[in-house]
Amino acid sequence: MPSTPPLDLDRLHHDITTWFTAEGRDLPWRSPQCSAWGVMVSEFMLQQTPVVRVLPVWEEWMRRWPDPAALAAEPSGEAVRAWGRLGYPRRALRLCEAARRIVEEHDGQVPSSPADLLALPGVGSYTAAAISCFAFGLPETVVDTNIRRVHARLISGHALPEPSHTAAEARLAAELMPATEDDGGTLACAWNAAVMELGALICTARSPRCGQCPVSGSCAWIARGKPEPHYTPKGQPWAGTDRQVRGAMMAVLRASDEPQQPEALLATGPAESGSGTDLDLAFQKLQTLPADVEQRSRCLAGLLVDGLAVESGAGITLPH
DNA sequence: GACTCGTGGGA
DNA sequence: TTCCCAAGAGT
Repeated sequence: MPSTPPLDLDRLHHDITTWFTAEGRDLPWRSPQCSAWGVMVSEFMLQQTPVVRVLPVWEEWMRRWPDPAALAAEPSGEAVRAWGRLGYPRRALRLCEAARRIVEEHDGQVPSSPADLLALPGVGSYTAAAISCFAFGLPETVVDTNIRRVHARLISGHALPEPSHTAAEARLAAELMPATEDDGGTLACAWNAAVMELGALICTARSPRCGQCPVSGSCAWIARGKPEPHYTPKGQPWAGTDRQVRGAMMAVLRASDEPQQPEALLATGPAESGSGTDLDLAFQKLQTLPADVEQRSRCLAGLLVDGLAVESGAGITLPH
C-alpha cells in the first residue's frame, strides 16, 4: 500500500523552478523587456485561448498599439477586428475599455496592485494576480486552471481539480507559495510561472507526461496509482448553440467593410456560391447553420446589446 | 452556483 | 469523426 510521500516545500520549489528555467517556453510576454501593457494584453488573450493561437495576434497587436493610450484612442471595432478568431470577442471590447480607464484613472500606466487591476473590466482574480506578479514582480498567489490541476495531482492526489474554483484550492495555493522574506518575491513569481508551465507542458489534462515530470517522485496522484477522476467533466455544447450563430455573425462583420442589412444576417438556407472572398465564405457559413429565424434574431439582438455590433441607418457594423 | 460567451487543434 | 478543452470573467 503506497503512502503519500512527505511534503518538502523547499525541494518542490527548487525542482519545479529549475525545470522551468531549463524547459520553459521562451514566450515574448515573458521577456524582461516586455512592458506591463504587453503582459496585460497577453493575459486577456490567454483567457481560454491556447498560447499558439495567441502568439501571432499578440505580436501584431503590440506593434499596432504599443501602449494603453494607443488602443484607447482607437474605435473598439478596430480592436474586435484585430482580435480575429481568438474567440470570446467581448474580451477585445473589455481590453479597449480597460485601456481607456487606464488612461483616465492611472495616467496611462498599467496599475500594479491587484485591487486597482480588479477594478478594470475583463480583469478577474486570476488576471489581476497574474499581471501584478508577472509584470511587476509582486508575490501574489496566482491560481489558474494549470496550477489547480498540478496541485490537485501533486498534493491532493486527485486526477483533476474540482469543477469550480474552491476556497480550499485558494488556501492550498497560498500555503504552497515560497516565502518572500529573503528575496522580496523573486522566487514566488518564478514559482507561479513555473507551476503554470508545468501544468501546460507536462501535467496536462489529458495524457500527462509523468515520465518527464521533475516532481513525479513526490506526486500524490502517482503514489495513489493514478485513480480516475471522481466526476465526469461536462462538455461544452456547440452545434446549434447561440454561440455558434453569434460567432458566424461576427465573422461576417469582421470580414465586411460595409454595413450589413439585418435581413442579410438573418437569412437562412443554402447560399449560392459567391466569388470566394472571406465575406462570401462567412455569409455561406452563417446561412447554412441549422438555426431558425427566431434564434438568429435573438443572437443579433444579443450582439447589439453586448456592444459587439452597432446599428445605424446604414445597417449593422462593428462598433466605432 | 449555474450559465453564457468563440474558436480550432489534437487525441 | 467526435470529443475535449484552453493563462476566465461577468451575470
